[in-house]
Amino acid sequence: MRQYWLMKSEPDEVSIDDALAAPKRTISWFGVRNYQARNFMRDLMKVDDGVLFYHSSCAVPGIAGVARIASAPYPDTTQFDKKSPYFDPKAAPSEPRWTAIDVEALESFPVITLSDLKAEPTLEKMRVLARGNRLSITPVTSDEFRFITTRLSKRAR
DNA sequence: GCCAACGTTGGC
DNA sequence: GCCAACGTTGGC
Repeated sequence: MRQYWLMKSEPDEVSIDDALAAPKRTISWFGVRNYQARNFMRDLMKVDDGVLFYHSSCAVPGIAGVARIASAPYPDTTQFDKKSPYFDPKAAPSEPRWTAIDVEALESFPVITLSDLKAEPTLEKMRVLARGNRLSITPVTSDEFRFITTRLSKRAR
């Protein structure tokens, strides 16, 4: 069954529009260095899963577009690169510890802001809104995904 | 820049 | 295995 995810990116690094402008509208989602988020990518994500593309650490945090998972998970090569900020001295190519995955951008829309999301009773259980949540990848229910991509994204236009 | 919340590390 | 110290996230 198709699953749904919210993935946080800093738009200064990669925005939804950057992803839409990339070859095949597809970017490699690398740099995840949290085991729980890694496990979602490595163990649960499947091609064609739906993705809410979230902009974080920016002026207007919120959901800025929709994407889909476009590959199987594969080792994040930045973990082996001494010059990368994502270098992990404990990772070895024979035993990769961190995972990347390809994400294909489908659509951008005016940001559905964090306060918009918090104001929706329908979304009160949304994982990304839970108190203290810091995970950069969180599961989204099919109802939440549908509500956001059909109703909220239209309202924002 | 502040700071709450949470994850990781490492001494014991 | 405990837990204090430290580092990171991310909204504000």
